[in-house]
Parts: sequence; structure tokens; C-alpha cells
Amino acid sequence: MQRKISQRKTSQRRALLKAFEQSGRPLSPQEALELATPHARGLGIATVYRNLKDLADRSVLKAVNLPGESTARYELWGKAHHHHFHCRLCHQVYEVDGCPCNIEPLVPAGFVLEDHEVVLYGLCSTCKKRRSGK
Amino acid sequence: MQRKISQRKTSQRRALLKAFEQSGRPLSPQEALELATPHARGLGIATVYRNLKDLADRSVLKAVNLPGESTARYELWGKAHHHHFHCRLCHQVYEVDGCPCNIEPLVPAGFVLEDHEVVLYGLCSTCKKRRSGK
DNA sequence: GTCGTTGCAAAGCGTTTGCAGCCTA
DNA sequence: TAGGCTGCAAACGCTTTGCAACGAC
Repeated sequence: MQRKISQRKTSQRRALLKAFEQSGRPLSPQEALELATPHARGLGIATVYRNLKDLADRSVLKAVNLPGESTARYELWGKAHHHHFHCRLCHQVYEVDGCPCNIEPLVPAGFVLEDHEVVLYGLCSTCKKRRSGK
Repeated sequence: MQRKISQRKTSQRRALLKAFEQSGRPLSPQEALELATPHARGLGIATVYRNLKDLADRSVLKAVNLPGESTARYELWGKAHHHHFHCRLCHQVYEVDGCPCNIEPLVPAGFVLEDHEVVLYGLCSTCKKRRSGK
């Protein structure tokens, strides 16, 4: 498989990056399409998938795998180590700073730990208010 | 949608439960099919999907959602609180006892924490040996 | 005999790929 | 002009559903 050397600045690619900058949270391909379409009319879902993958290969975006989702979400690369909070009502994913750093002791003997992911579930503040207000 | 009241003891269902008892780790529908087929020849994948869902509804199995997988794995219900280790080579999922219990401080103000999942990635001891031996 | 259950095949659905034309550099 | 990029539609792979036959109780 050959690597492409250059990457052109197309309106579609710019629109996608703008969507990520404006949202500040991990986006699914479908969310990215919806948020980028206003900046690039006619944008196709196939283009979104191809670009998310390309941009991740070039370390512009970072793939974020979350439980129960077969396709990765993506977020801008270069953020500090953080984890995610998944709201069970609105299904948006928020970033959470910090990390419970005593993970090493959990690793079984003989296993090699390379990475870890912590996902919190519950209600975001918006959904909490909406629900308790009712 | 009506609930079924009773649940019959079919050979297929017994075969699936045996597969879970013998493996002691979370199984995907495909893994469950492969491990259960020896106990119930001709077992179909549709039957596996239907049974895993039924058994989870009845709290015999527990759905386990892991990052990057759209469909839940399942494990026997009633185990102590634990997390999972995902081997990047053989893609098997192992159970990990214990938990980094200082998670509360991570939750953003106004959010409600209901549950959490910790997933470790790396090499299991089998794959580590296989790789370093080569 | 009743009705929950099964295997098969078809239907769904989200993701990927092939292709001809478009557009950036 | 070269070749990366795009939209469209077809292809794919996995999960779900419809259905007639089967079998537990």
C-alpha cells in the first residue's frame, strides 16, 4: 500500500477541521458530517470517513474508541492526557481531565500494559438539570 | 412488546451457558458460537444473538461493552466488580480484579456519575512469550 | 396441543470501495 | 497538466427479522 505524500487543502477538509475546533469534543463520523456540512455544502459521508482516517494517520486527529461503538470517534490531536464522560441521555461525550494513576497494580503477572482507557457514565449537567426540573 | 414469561431449556441454550462457564471470560457472539457448537451441532448465529440478548434480560449474562466493538460481549452475571484487559495481539479479553477507586474527583461539577469502565490494553502473557521467544 | 425456539434466508444498516470527473498546486 | 480528492452508488460485513418447522412442557 502506497502512502500519499502531500495532502491538499480542500474546502471539505477545512470544513471538517473547523467542526472539530468549534465543538471541542470527540465527534463521530456522523456528527462530523452534520457539523461540517454548513461549511461545505454537499459534503458526502464517504469523504468524511476518508478524511477522518487520513487526518488521524497524519496525527492531526486522534482516534478515540469508546465502549459500544464500533467506529472510532475523533478529536484534535495534542491534548493533555484525559479521559471521557459519556452522557446516557444525550449521548454526547465530554472530556475529563486527570486520571486515576494507580493502574499498574491491576495488571496481571506476565502481562504488558501499553495503554488504558477510563470511561465514566452518567448524566451531564445539562441533562441533569433538564431531568430534575421536570 | 410483550415479554415472554417462561424460558425453555433447549440444548442450544445449555450449550451456550456451558461455553461461558468453561471460558471464564467475556465472549463475543462469534466466540460464543464457536465454543458452543461442539455441544450443539448446527447451532446458528441468529440463535446465539437471540439467546445472548434473552439471557442478559434475565440477568443470567451481563453485557460488557468494550471500546471499538459495536456489539457487546457477554459474561456470566454475579461476578465481583472488575475490569478488563484487552490483548492487542490475540484480541482476547481477560478479567482484571480490583479497581482504581479514586474516580469521583474526575467527575466535572454538575455531572452525575453512575458507572465507569476501565480498559487496559497491551499483551497478555501468552502473546508476550510468543513474541519474545521469536 | 401450545407456544417458545430454531435454522435459514432475506432484510437492514453503517462503513468501505470503485470509478469517472473535479480541482489544487 | 498530474494526481490527489470528491460524490455517487455498489459492495461488504455484521446484526436483526420473517417464517415455517421443531420440540419442551
